[in-house]
Amino acid sequence: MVENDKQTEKKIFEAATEVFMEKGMDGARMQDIANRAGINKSLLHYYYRTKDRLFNEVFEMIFGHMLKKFAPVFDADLTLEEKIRFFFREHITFLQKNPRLASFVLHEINRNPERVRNFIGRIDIGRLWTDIEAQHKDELKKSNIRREDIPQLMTSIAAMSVFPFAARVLVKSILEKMGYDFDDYIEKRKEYAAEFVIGAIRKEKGIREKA
Amino acid sequence: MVENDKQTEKKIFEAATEVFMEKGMDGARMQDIANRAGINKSLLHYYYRTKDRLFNEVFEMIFGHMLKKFAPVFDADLTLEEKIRFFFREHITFLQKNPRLASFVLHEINRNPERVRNFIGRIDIGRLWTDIEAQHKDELKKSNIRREDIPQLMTSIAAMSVFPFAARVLVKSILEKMGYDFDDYIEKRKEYAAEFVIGAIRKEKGIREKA
DNA sequence: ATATGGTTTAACTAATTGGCCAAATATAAA
DNA sequence: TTTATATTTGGCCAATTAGTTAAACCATAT
Repeated sequence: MVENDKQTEKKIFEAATEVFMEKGMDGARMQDIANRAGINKSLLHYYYRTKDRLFNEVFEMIFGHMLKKFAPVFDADLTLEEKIRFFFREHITFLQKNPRLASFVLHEINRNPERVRNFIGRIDIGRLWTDIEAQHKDELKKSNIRREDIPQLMTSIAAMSVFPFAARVLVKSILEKMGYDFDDYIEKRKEYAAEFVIGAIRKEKGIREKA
Repeated sequence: MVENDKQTEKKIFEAATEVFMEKGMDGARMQDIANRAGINKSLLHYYYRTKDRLFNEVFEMIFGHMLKKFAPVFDADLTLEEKIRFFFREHITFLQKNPRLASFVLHEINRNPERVRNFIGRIDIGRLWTDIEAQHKDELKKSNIRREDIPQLMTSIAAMSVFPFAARVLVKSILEKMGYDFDDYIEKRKEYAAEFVIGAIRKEKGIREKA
């Protein structure tokens, strides 16, 4: 039954995604995945030959999904400030729905740098980069953001969004000990992060002008 | 020979630190650790009964070391802005010397939340918190930073420093594809991050005033 | 010298785990 | 119904790996 085939393969993939996200490649057990999918362990090898292949498919899907979340920012026809607000709203909401994703990706990226270089190699980052530059030329100039500062700015934006989830357990522990609620903190962060970054780059002007 | 004992135990501990940082608890192999220490695998069990015990000692040392790096910020008799500059200079330099530390800690934290809660429970965060608040009461007021914004600010500062290392392989890949040098980027980040945060909190005033 | 203590090693064990295979079962086609 | 094909299963194997044990080693004190 073709209907059921897809069902099984999908069930396996979803179970694998869950287990890999929780335990990482090294910590994950094929038996766990089979159990969670409610099928026999041999079926895993029937659909996905090896643990490596299964993991690769899961990772590429997740990593691709994550990178794709950055895309609208490059495309949208918005001012720089609007884009920043838009990004944080969308991206933090995305990570909110996938709380283990950040930590998983960061770990697996580090475990296998080759895969990342491969992935990056397939993307035309140069185009995205120059697009952003061209699109916001005036605004960047107005804020005195030099070409060489763009990497700093980009990673700062990513950091503001990703870190609270990557360090989730630690941040949550500390916040709760201080009487704050993590979910509330995250909800507020969507706006806070945007204003934080906008404030920072507005300020850049002052700094550069003084120099 | 007592001298040699310490030597061996230390050698094991250092080798274990290296391997665990590279592979994580699940990916690390006792044999690898023994090889890197240049000794027999049984010796590992002689000095540290089990893999878990060995890992725990390594983790507690690293995690403690990492948290300790935040301490001078709380103690130093500096203005808020000076503290921010001081922190980024010190902390980024620290991570520069231990490039795998961030990713390792973030992964292991997530793998075993209980350990973190335990660790946090042992620290009097409340005191540090109120100290900071009291110490910089005027400056925080001047920048219109409310009590409830402190978690946002703190995590933002941590994020700016930690993220480039946690996502090291990814950031490095992208930067190098764009013709930038990662080490150079990190070196510049020590100042950039400080000015970025200072700019952001200076701006907070404007935001709050408008509202 | 030799007895004593801790240290180091080689060989081994038990358990886990990824992967394989052959039989069984279901599905669709003739 | 019969045949062919795809799916699912249980049982198995070989490799890996954390941990054990008993013997060898070595420094020091008597």
